[in-house]
Amino acid sequence: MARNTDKRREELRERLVTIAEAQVRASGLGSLRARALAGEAGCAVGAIYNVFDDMTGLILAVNGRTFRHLGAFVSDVVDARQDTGPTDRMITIAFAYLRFASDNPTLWRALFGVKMSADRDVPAWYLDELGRLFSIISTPLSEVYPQADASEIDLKTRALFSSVHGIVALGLERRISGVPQDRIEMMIEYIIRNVTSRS
Amino acid sequence: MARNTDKRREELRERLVTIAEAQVRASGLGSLRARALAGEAGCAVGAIYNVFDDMTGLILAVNGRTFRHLGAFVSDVVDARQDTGPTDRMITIAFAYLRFASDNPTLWRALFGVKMSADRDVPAWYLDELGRLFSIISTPLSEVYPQADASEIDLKTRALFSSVHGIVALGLERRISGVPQDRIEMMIEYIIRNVTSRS
DNA sequence: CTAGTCAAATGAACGTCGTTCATGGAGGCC
DNA sequence: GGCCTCCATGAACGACGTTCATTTGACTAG
Repeated sequence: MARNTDKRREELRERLVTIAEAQVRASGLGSLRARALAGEAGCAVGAIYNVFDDMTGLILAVNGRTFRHLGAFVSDVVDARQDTGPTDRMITIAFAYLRFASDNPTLWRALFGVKMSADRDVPAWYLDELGRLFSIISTPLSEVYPQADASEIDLKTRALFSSVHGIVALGLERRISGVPQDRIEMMIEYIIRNVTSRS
Repeated sequence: MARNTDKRREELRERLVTIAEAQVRASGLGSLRARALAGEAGCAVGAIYNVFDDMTGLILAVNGRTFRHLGAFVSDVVDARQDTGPTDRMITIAFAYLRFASDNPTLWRALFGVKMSADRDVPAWYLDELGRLFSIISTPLSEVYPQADASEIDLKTRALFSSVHGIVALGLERRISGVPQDRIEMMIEYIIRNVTSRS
């Protein structure tokens, strides 16, 4: 019995994540509805709660996919430019981050827009994926600062990632600032080139 | 008749904003409830809609206050250090921004966490307040780049504001990165000092 | 002072949401 | 084949923002 049941649960889980991902991509995090989801998946609303703790758990699963796609995309882009210097490679990474956010705005925003009840805490793989992103940045950064220890590299990595993230986040938020994409790229390059060209 | 009515509306409006502000401060944007608000204000739920278009309008009013408080706080702090150089003044501004966000995390987060239906657009005073913040930064920045034109200053201002905003936002988000406050300050100083010490 | 008028205040009702739980039925075990 | 267990089910629940028919009360005209 266990075998058949587990398989069905796993299939339903994947189907729900796929449908939810499409919904978030199309209309944003706020448009997810348990009933619509169950309807599209061909199951009862209650079935969702046999597979996920709650809607937040489902969103976290969607974000897990997005994190992997983002990491793979950025890695691929920078791997194709391993011959360039560390500063140019960091700019490449940041542009790829901007590109992903710009191409998948709703999915990308969902990464940082999950509301979690206080008791629930972030799954370990969430921080793992963020660490993987950090490590993509810290590699060229270590070349810029060959004598820096791990703690210093970690601080500079977080600082640069957060800076680029802020530029992308506010730049894409048309409501607040609304800046053309090429000007966002100019801002990113301005920060990274000036920061990493100095010791 | 009009006089008395308008006065009561204005009083109710202010009372509602004050109560909502306290509620957001205490428990965050997501804890605002129309019924609880009406209960505390001593009015009917429907009365809220005689004064505001909807809950989003009320939140925007709260954010308006927060924007003014933030602007006044940052201005006061930097005004007390007008004797220092432009780079040090920019670090002072950024530290003040961090301090405000850290002291009023829920109100500060509400500034960027409002959900608005697509048709509604940002009130003009919202962008005005943001422009006021920008101008606080662009003043010392113009001293760093005396030969830069307005468009270039605008781009660098947005880039630096967004960078600091990103560092503060991700640094305070204990869920995602969670960094001690002094390390956040180190990140800010790292970015600003390196960016503005170069041409 | 009284009657009339009309906008503003009211709160029950509505539609929708995430979540739960008693129930019915499908599927493994003897 | 009969029993029993366990899971899918979807109606029900409580809470939410918002609406609207009704009541209220302030102001004016006579």
